[in-house]
Amino acid sequence: MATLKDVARLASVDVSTVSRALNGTSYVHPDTKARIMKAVEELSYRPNVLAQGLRKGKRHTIAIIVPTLHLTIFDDLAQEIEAAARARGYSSLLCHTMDDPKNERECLRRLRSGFVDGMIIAATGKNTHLLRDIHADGIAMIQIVRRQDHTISSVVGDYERGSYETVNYLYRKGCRAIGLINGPMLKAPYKARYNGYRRAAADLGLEEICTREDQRDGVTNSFEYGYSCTEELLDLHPDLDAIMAAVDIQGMAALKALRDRGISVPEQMRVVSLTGYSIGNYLETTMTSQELPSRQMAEKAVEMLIEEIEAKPDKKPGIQNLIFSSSLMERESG
Amino acid sequence: MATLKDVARLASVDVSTVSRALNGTSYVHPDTKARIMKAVEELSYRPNVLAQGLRKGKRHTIAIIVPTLHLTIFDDLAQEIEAAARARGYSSLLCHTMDDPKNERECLRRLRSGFVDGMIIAATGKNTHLLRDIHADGIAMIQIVRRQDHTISSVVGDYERGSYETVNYLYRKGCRAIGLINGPMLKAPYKARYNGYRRAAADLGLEEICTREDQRDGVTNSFEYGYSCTEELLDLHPDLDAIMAAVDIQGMAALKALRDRGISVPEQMRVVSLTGYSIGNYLETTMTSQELPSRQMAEKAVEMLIEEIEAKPDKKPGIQNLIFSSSLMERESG
DNA sequence: CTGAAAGCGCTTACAG
DNA sequence: CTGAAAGCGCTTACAG
Repeated sequence: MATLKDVARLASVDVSTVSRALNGTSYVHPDTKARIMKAVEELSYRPNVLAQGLRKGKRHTIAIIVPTLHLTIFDDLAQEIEAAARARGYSSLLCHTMDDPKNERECLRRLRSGFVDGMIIAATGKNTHLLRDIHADGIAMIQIVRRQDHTISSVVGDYERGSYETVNYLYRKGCRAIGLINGPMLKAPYKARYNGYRRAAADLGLEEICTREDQRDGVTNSFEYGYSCTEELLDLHPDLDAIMAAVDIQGMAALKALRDRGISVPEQMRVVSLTGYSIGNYLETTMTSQELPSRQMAEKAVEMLIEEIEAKPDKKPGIQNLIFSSSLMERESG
Repeated sequence: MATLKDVARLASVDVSTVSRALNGTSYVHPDTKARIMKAVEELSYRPNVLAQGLRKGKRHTIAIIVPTLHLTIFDDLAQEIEAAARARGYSSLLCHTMDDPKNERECLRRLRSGFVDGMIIAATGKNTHLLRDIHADGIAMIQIVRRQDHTISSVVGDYERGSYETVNYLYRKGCRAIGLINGPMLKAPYKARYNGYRRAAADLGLEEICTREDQRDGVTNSFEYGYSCTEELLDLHPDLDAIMAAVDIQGMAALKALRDRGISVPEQMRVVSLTGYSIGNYLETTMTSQELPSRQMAEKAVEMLIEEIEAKPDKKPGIQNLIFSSSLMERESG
């Protein structure tokens, strides 16, 4: 690979002049510039981003840290974030933690050593201290979907409201025994979904029907979990007429479990996912779901992050918390 | 952030000694080492990877370039590659091209300027020249799933055989009118799938039933495409008793189209996907599919890539082409 | 308008 | 066993 020095030599100027010509940092005589450009062309020179980064203290790279990509809203989100970042001249580095705090810690440790200028994270809920340290180190940070620390800006969905409205929607459809498949309450989104559900149930005078497993802290974001929860609900509540699933994969599991038991959807049982992403459309029984505007959320998160990265050290932007509402997409299942 | 210099000052030694102590490059007196470690601890020093990279000419970062992540084997693959790379101390940078050669070109251009030590790519088929240039520049490269250039090592699936065997499997199940939903032939995998299909049809004396749209070069890797192809097949071939779909999303679309027409699966129509990934298990009608061992493929690709990256310049490893066979996972749809 | 010099944070021969 | 020096490839005051 050709370096600045090679170009300088070929164009018979100093490296600093080449640098200025390339970056437009200051005026360079047209003739000189032409010679330089010719040399650049000839050597097919391209600047070494490492050296630039070292010199300028910026990497133009961000990290996206998500629990998983499989069949979750994080799939959409990661794709949108990457696109939005690229549109602004930033590369992104993707990491999945599998929702395991240990993986997350390891990943954060690597990242903090100058790998990236900032990160967008949907955290596991356990490494709050480390997140703050990294943020304090001067690495920009935005929480997405999961808000676990109030000292760091966030872009999240209004799960409480989505959940509340879904219960009301099902009630209007005639449902009176609505079960909730959720996840560990220590993660904010699950907690919020439960709160919305509870408030609606209270308002409407409905019984709260939750699976016992919800309290468990494990991989609730899975087909198997959704399937077993559905079975539990059906066994314990013969009168059940609707199932609300926290995430799509649980909803898919519910659809499968119901079919396996010969229960028809939506006639005998309505199924709604509280965190839909694009897959809802592609199922045999298309799934009604609350959908978050993932593109807008991604764009906002990237915008906020880059703003923080590029702000002068003396006037960093304050903490911002953006909340997006989901919209109910009516499909066959509910 | 503390730097080497800070540590050196605090430990009253030279930066070079700190460097050696930290990297174990040469023996350092235990007392000195202890002092250094204490300083490191105190300042919570972590080396700047940028500077290390610049100095050593290595980034310990690879790029993963795939067409898309949504509902395709690339989802599994990207996740496995990232994990395999991380296990070997490499970070990965993920890019999607949306199968658009322009996006691909732009992405490759950014990447080549010192961003990464190597890349694993499932290319669009159009930028062969650029790929070779980058490879010639000394950036390690492995093609995955799609082999488009014979001068670059590859790890691919044996689509020809998978396709051939699927026809035979369906034949044994009693199917005699087997339709194929495929994609643009200029991409090697589609071509191979067609070849296997054709060979089997010839061997068994079956009529070839392909959709006209297969010749089209567009987004064939989509639900909409699969749906319309299924409709076309049904309209033109009333006797059809099986559908082979090149990829899962097409298979999902077929399942949906069949249900919409009231055709039962697998009784009246069998459906098999030729490139299954984990989703086949999670559908209402679970989908029979040929599945590639994505973890092994990812591991092999990473291994080969890192070998190439870390090889001495004088003895780079030769070109390797690994072919993995898929296995048929029998599920409800076929 | 352009050159010479310093420096970003590290590593690695070279001495001793 | 450790220090002093050079250099990875760039950018940016500082002169002129």
